[in-house]
Amino acid sequence: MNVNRPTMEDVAERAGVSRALVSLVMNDSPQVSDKKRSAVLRAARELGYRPNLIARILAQQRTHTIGVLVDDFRNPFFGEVVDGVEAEAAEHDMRVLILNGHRDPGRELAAVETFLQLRVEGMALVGARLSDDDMGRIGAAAPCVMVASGTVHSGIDTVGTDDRRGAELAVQHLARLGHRRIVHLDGGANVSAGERRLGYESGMRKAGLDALIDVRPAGDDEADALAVTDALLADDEPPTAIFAFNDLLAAGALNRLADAGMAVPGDVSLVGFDNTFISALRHLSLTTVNQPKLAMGRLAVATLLQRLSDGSGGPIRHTLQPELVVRSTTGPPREGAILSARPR
Amino acid sequence: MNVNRPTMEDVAERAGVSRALVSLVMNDSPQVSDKKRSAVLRAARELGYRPNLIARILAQQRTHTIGVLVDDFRNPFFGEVVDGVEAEAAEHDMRVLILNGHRDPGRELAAVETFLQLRVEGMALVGARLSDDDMGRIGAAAPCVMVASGTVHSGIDTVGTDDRRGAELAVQHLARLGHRRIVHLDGGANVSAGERRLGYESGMRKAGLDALIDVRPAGDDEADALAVTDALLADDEPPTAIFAFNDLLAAGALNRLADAGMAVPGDVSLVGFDNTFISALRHLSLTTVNQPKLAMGRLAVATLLQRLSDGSGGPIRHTLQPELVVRSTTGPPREGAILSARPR
DNA sequence: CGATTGTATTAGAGCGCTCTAATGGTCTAT
DNA sequence: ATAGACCATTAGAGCGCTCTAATACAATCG
Repeated sequence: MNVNRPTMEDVAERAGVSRALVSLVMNDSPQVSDKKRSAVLRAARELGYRPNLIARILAQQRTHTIGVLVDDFRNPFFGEVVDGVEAEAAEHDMRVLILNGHRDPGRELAAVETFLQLRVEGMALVGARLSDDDMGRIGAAAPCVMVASGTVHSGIDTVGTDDRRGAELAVQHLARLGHRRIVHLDGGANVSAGERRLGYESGMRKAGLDALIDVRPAGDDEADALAVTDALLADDEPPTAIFAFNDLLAAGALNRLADAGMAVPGDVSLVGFDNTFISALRHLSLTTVNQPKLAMGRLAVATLLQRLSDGSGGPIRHTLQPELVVRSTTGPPREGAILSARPR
Repeated sequence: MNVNRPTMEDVAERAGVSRALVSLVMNDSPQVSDKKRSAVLRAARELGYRPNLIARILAQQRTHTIGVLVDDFRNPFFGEVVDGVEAEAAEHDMRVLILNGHRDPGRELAAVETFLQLRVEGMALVGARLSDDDMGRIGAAAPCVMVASGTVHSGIDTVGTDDRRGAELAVQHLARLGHRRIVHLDGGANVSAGERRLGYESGMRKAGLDALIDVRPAGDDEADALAVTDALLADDEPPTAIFAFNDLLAAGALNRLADAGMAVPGDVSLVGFDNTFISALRHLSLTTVNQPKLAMGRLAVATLLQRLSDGSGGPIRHTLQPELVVRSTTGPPREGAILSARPR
């Protein structure tokens, strides 16, 4: 920026026209004569002129940008949502700015502040772990859509999967296979953790397994699964099935189960959540619950744009349907396990 | 931006001071009296004032931003490099802007153009697949560091792993295990493909296996591995070992080998590249070549900053050392395989 | 031929901030 | 009391663009 980059002024001078005319050409206005247009374009080319987007944005009072806050780059789930966001945004001439929350509320808040200072026209918070208070304040400062399940944040638009139902599907699947001791590895501070736990619980109840409800605090990546899984195996009556908060956590559990010499699904069945590409890797072949990630990304932007053009109205809630994807980590429990797993 | 957000002017008026004073407070200049400072801060708070970064950047003539172009969000490799970039940038008060190249030269060029129009102070191109011509032009327009191996682009700074050596390590490892028919799945259009192929070839030569050099065009994600692997297995003398361009490709090959009922490493050994977290998943447990991803990200930014403060000088080349990570997909070849794999 | 319409071009204010140089005040040294 | 030094504050130009309203010019008409 500092170096003497040519400005519109320079181009105007060289082309022998006014600055305004150059502006018109740059925005290809139809009301410019061909003669002047080509003169301007030539001058621009010769000078290596490149419009200054910063100046343009300031003058225009529009950034044409939406900010996307991603909870954790390392989780493939988010990458796919972002793909959807970018696709939809591109179709509406919107730029997308991506910032990483690093699974930390403080950094997420800082990222949001950056977005606001940059005057993004709207924000999509993908899995952000912000307090309801913060969400309310942010929503008041700029149009904002939360991409996450079940979070009924103060008046904020939401796009999400019906995670509760997704969790129920997982539990139902396991129960139908004959499992009774089904443990849930809880997502901890993750926004979706609550809904999935509730789904697990109601799923257990529907299967008549109220007494066996067992939720273990875990987290949302591989490392978070290790200690819990160990603890689980050390139990005098270990579970015959584990429903993990997400695929990453399930992968961690899978590691640990293998370490302990447990066969999956022979000794223990395992279900993840998200249906990220890692669950599809043949050697994991993880039974999981699909979220329509691309659609969520697109819908998030669509919702934002609607909010931008319309403005008022109560909060918009889009809930997409989850889908059970059965792969190879689930099967019927061992006979002995079923018997020994009766509620005591 | 459009809505009547309070400006510095508004804050100044309410606090009964000049706009300049507000500016000083906002940049916490030490030369402001405590009295005025708190008056300004209170006024700002009461109005819900938020500095306009766009305006500030324009006035300041500095964006404090570096752009990071990522070849493909879906590959975990890039996420880890970006982590390094962000860490280093944060330490130097630099903002990071991330754009996705989607493995497409056209989109990558467009992303670069966006960076330039936004006047980023420098750019890190992580695995961008741009022509040498383009790179030269880009490097001339703004400080730019290429994060990739061996690419000796026209005068552009480079941070990368010694991929050639990494590939040699992989081949050496396989050769020492007794493999002779070692096939390389080539990375196709990926920037690092060339170096890794060369490394494979020289590794083969060093192992006295010149005659068995066999490079198959593949690509750089799971899907790209499917057809090639099938073809490989249909061969009358299938390889006993495969060295894949990267982990994703290796994962794809692994899928296919399993489909075909081949034991790994019993029937075929497999080596990947990058040491992404998926290779560490116990159920893949992929032998691979590590790249110091975090360090690469940090070094990229450091190089950029150095270039920004210094300016001149020939291209900077940072080459980090790869490291073989032996896991469970490599082992000695079957007896018969060794015999039948003699050069014909 | 002057009035009218329409089209191509431009002047100039304004976007919200920063930053230099100037100003006004207070304090100490003479 | 006056000059000098020093500190806090401010005026105002400028960053590179857009956009409205005004202007110049050409074409059409009664």
